[in-house]
Amino acid sequence: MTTKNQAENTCPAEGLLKTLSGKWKPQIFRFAVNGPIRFNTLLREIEGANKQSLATALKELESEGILHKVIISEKPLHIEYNLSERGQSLVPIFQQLEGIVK
Amino acid sequence: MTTKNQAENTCPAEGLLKTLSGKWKPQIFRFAVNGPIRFNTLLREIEGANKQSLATALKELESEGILHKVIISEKPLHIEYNLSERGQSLVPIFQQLEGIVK
DNA sequence: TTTGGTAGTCATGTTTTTTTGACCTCTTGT
DNA sequence: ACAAGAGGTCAAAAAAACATGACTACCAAA
Repeated sequence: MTTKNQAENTCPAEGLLKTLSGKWKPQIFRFAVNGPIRFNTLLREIEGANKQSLATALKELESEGILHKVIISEKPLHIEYNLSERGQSLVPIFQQLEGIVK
Repeated sequence: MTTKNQAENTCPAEGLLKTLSGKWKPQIFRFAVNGPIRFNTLLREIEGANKQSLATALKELESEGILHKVIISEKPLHIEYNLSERGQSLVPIFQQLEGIVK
């Protein structure tokens, strides 16, 4: 088909771009690349971020399959967020974006 | 003081992600990949988009150096938007994003 | 028992983005 | 002269995103 119906199929990258670009999300992602992250750690480390925003961002990243939420039953019981496989596959894309930014 | 440098906490890809993820922008970008685009063509082809939104999106993509605005002085004088070099460098990133979506 | 850490939710308010509809300029066609 | 197409602008409203402060629940140490 020609360019006629391109408007119908919304860009496949659109949802992912939206998910990744919400406030705090790139920063959360970057933390997650370096290993499991925890709620209060992010709250401490990401200056300006607040509970609600982080909770929302984490939930969205989780529901998009980028992060996995894991309950760690060890003492003291806590929660970890890890990069999923899908999340891992975004790492090189972030690196390229950063290359373009420079 | 030494206010913690926002720049060191801020993800370098963040601005670009924001720029690319605004409403209609991924679709505009996809059109632009296939050659020069024009305002009223986008308005016709991208269903749901309105003048103002497109104008804003085009301006932002232009000011981020992703599109170039060119006045074509030929017969029916008109305006074209083309992918800049910077814009071109985003094409493989879009392709990878789309690969992940699948 | 009070304090402190972990991991949040909820209602509300503010800010930013996006949409709407009217209006504008310039050029060509009738 | 008048209409119609191209390429917009502007003010205002509506919708979406983000922030704030109070509150919850669980567990452990002092």
